[in-house]
Amino acid sequence: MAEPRWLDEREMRAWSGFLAASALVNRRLDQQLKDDSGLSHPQYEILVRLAAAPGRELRMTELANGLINSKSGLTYQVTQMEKAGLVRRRSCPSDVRGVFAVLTDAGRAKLEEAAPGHVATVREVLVDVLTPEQLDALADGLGEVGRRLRGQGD
Amino acid sequence: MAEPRWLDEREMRAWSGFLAASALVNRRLDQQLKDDSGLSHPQYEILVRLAAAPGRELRMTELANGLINSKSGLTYQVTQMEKAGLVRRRSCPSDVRGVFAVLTDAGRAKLEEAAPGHVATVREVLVDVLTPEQLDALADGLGEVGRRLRGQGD
DNA sequence: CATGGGTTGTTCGAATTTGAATCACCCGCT
DNA sequence: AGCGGGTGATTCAAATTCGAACAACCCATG
Repeated sequence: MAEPRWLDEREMRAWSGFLAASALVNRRLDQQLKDDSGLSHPQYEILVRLAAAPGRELRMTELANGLINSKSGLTYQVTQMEKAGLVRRRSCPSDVRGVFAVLTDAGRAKLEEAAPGHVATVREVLVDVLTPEQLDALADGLGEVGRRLRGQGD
Repeated sequence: MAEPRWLDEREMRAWSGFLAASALVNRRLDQQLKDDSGLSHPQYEILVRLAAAPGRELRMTELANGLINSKSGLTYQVTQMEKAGLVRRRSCPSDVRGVFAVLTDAGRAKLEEAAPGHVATVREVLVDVLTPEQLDALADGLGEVGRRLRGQGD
């Protein structure tokens, strides 16, 4: 790999823009969530996924594949959230090894409390800043990026 | 903030695409850099910034503002990189408190060694996946996103 | 029904990150 | 010169992250 194709100016702008926005947006969301509801961004994502799941429960592995963190990272977060009463563990009847994370009523309430402020921040920092055309380009382009990485990485 | 404007489908696709791509791309880059050259992504960014700076040196604060991490996080990373011989600290003559991080020859060599593989990965996971139109939309849209967050956050 | 390969979730230690507190210092003002 | 507010960088403890190792288990195959 001696002399690769370096990035031209257009590519460079896109890349560094993506990198910077990625870091800044994540930082801002983390801060907003923590200030506003005492949740970390990973925890919020867990709540969202569980709330959307049938029966409001998901297997640990499914939750981890969702992304965010590694398996061990998920174990840690679920333990924290269990202490806080937001989720509950339930062992899977058909597979002794399996564990469901179940959203509690308190967890659901916490999510409903946190969601409006979160959405408002998402609009403020990203969605409302972009034109509809840019939104579509993001969805299409980054959607494909995500799809490819999911295919390989797992 | 009782009932905010929720995200419609277009907005939701863009947002979750951005979130997923952001996490997956970062994870992938971290892994590639670590496997390929033993650098973390934050460390690579520090090398890049220093290499591009006049005199190949920057004040700690400028480096931290670049983003990536907090001030204390930067102190930690620079200490690690100093142990590895990639950078050197130099105190600022005009301000006793000030500290410059200076890129060493070894650091420069390390960067040149790591860059081709890094660029190839950036192409593979992002740049070459997008159309030119999508690249422009990313650059324009996310550029503005970053600009706004820089304005506020500091 | 035994066996081996692949899963599932947790545990462990090491590395990294963060914010708050701290120390030393610069600068403008009186 | 003497103050006081603000800045630059580090230190510290606590929280979080990851990967590797682990233990327990499922299941298809012979």
